[in-house]
Amino acid sequence: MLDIISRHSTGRPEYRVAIGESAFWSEFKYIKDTEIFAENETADYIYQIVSGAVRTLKLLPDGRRQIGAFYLPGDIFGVENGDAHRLTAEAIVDTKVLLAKRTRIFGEFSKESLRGTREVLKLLARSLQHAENHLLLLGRQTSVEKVAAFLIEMDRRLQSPGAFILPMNRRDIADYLGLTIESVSRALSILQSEGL
Amino acid sequence: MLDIISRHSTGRPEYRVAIGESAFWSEFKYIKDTEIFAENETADYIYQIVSGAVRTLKLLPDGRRQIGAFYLPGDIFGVENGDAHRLTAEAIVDTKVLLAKRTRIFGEFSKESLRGTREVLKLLARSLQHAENHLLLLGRQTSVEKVAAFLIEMDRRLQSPGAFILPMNRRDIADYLGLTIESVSRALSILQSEGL
DNA sequence: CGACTCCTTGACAGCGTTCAACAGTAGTGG
DNA sequence: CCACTACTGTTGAACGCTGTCAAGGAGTCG
Repeated sequence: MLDIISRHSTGRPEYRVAIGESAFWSEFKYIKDTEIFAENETADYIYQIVSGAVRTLKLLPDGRRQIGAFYLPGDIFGVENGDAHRLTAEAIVDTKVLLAKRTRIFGEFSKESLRGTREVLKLLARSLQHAENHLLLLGRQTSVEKVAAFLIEMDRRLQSPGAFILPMNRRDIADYLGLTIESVSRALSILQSEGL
Repeated sequence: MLDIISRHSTGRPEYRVAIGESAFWSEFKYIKDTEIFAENETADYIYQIVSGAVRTLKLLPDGRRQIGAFYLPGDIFGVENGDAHRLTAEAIVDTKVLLAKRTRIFGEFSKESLRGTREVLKLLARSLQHAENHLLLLGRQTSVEKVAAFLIEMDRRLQSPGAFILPMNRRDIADYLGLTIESVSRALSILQSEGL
């Protein structure tokens, strides 16, 4: 187990986190725009962001892209119930993550740990709630409403005093909201001219 | 799994489900277009469809509606991790459901049942997967693609030999796909003229 | 039969996309 | 230090897909 972890290890000290007390987490760094894991790839690790930002997405054969969620420092992603990841994950900027072998954290889970299972449940329930809200946004809101909702979400999650800097570019925002980059840009101009 | 085991001891079929073996389920009937539970309402029961169909949805203050999922005979819905339902559920047609008090089924769950927790986890994971696929559909597919995908999904789930009858009307389909009823109707015409 | 609901179809408008030009910034190398 | 390039974001103009508005057909029910 440890040898597999050290394959990704940077040689830095290992970390312990509240979830899965017996777990050893190691730190790893992904540079901007690199893939962390791919859709349908075996889910061997779970990840927690230390710094940076990550997007998870699905692709259509012709290149159309839908971003499912953004993950920011503190967020955990890559947790699955089945064997495979359901979305691709990519670093939006240079990103440091803590990663741990899934069997190590939830190993007991697949056997008999109630605690591990409930942690997974909590994380999936949170993802599901986010996805369901996002369905309403994608299906039934206008471009300006979408961008406004996005800004509100980011404002809340980046818990910023006054101003904040978005780690993702226009293309990411567009693919998150089901718009084009031009529409995002226009919506931002409109919101700005209305005072925001 | 979630198979229904039917016994014909009394003439009427009696249902037992693998999930929560010690549970008592009672049958209940909802007539067409009535609410089964509301968004934010306390989640006291979980439901399994015997016959009929159910939609779950979110509403915007101005009446815009997004349907999150359709549930068909055999499907379980209303399962939550937290205390409250995150979407409203309504009967699409006259619908018979089996319902069971949540504490009864997952009572052990909130205390120490690994089995109950893992069943909830499995159901939520399935919902999440469906929602994530639906995000891609809502955000990045054209009206004809949406309707085609809807038909394929229903064809699969209604497991019908040859033809099948949709329990939901055009408005439900439209609110599921993020379209208007007219667009759904047009897309159906186009698909039909292309042979389907 | 009339009233109602649901669905389809047509005409047109509008929102968001597409295509295009341009500004701002950063990186590179002369 | 400045040209050159590459990339990102903004803005404009025209197009087109989907929404809106309207009419009419098909089916149901009293």
